[in-house]
Amino acid sequence: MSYPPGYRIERERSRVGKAGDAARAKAIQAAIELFSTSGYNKTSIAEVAIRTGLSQSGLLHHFPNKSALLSAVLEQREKEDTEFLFGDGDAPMGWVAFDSLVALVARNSTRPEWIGLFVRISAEATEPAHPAHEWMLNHYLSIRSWLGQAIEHGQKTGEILPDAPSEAIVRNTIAVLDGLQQQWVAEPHSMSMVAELRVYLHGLRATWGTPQR
Amino acid sequence: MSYPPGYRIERERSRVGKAGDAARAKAIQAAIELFSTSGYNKTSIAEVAIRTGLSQSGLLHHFPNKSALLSAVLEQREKEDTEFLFGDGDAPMGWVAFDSLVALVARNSTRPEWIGLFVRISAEATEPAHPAHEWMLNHYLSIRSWLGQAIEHGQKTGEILPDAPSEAIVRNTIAVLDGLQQQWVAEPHSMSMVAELRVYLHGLRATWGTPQR
DNA sequence: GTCTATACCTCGATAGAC
DNA sequence: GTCTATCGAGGTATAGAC
Repeated sequence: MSYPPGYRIERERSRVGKAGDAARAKAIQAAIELFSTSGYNKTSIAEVAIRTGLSQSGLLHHFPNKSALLSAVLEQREKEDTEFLFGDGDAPMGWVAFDSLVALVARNSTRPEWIGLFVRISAEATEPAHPAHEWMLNHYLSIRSWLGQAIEHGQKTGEILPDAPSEAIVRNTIAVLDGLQQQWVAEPHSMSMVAELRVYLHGLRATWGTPQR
Repeated sequence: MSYPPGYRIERERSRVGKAGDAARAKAIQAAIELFSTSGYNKTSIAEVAIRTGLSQSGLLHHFPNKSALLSAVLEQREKEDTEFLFGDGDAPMGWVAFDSLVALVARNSTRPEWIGLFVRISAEATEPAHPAHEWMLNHYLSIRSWLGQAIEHGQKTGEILPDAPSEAIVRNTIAVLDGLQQQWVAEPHSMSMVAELRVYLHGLRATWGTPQR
């Protein structure tokens, strides 16, 4: 299959950490804001440029093309999320893994742009030719892998029932996460994602957790 | 607030049910297919026209503009879903309401375009200026209202515990629905939405249902 | 009811001056 | 490193002939 021009992710050359890249960082921030409300397809690099304080070509000096800008945005999001969840230690296992999702949601609730970014981009990236398509597949794959291991681990330590249907729990949990974000973006601040998620996790423990002594 | 031109839903004039509207129906079908894979923003009416077997202006003879076409699509989807769920009788109540969601998902699994349509449009419609924004808000409102009543009813008949947190259950259920669809569209046929949903509903009953005698 | 032609806009990307 | 200018593509919508 061939891709339409400009619809493939361009890896930016790995930048030597030279200082003075303030414009670049500012552009990424502007892109996050715009992508999160208008999506990738609908926002123009010209708009991003204006918000950055540059002309369109000025912006394109820092990124070879539009999709490289998206790349940079996704890279940053992934990095910050991973750091928050795992820090420099090991990934949480057992029910603790699920609790850490609550913490992540709580933090992201204070950054609406990041929620919007994910909701918009992951829907667009449904299309195989979208520049974020692969990113999205990897994103889902990592979460599923982590949560799958977390459950397996919990079963070994005995806090999760041996017959808990791991795959369904993983997929449903991700679905709740994504779905709540969708509702939250549709009607900003109409509810507490954390509160709803806690009810879901309570049900999970009640159903598949071993009885508390 | 003012809307960008062409970004408001144009109600089509209510059509006298004259026959010979085959072109119109065909156009709606083509639009469903394209919107479901490319979204509303990114699909051009020219593409829809080609798939319909018309020129671009030929298509625009049947719909005053692009957003009227979207209107027609959404109207049809809403109609078919409602008919399937409620028929011409009363809305299901109690746990049966949740079971009927499984049936809906089972049916929609055989119509991938409808899943894709919903995933793409509802993410785009996040933007207040999007022509489907109001539709989406109403859509969520109706489901919440129905499921909320279903729980209340189940509490009265005694099949649902009195202290079940109605709002959270409703929002989480909708989230699971939407989130599973997102995953299903991202990786087509990678799982059975029905199977995952059943696990979720099992947990719901186990947690908030009154013990079976 | 359907077509061709066209007006008018926005966008991504490039060329080249400073 | 940033700008202006510009090209070429693609989009919505309208005018007007048949």
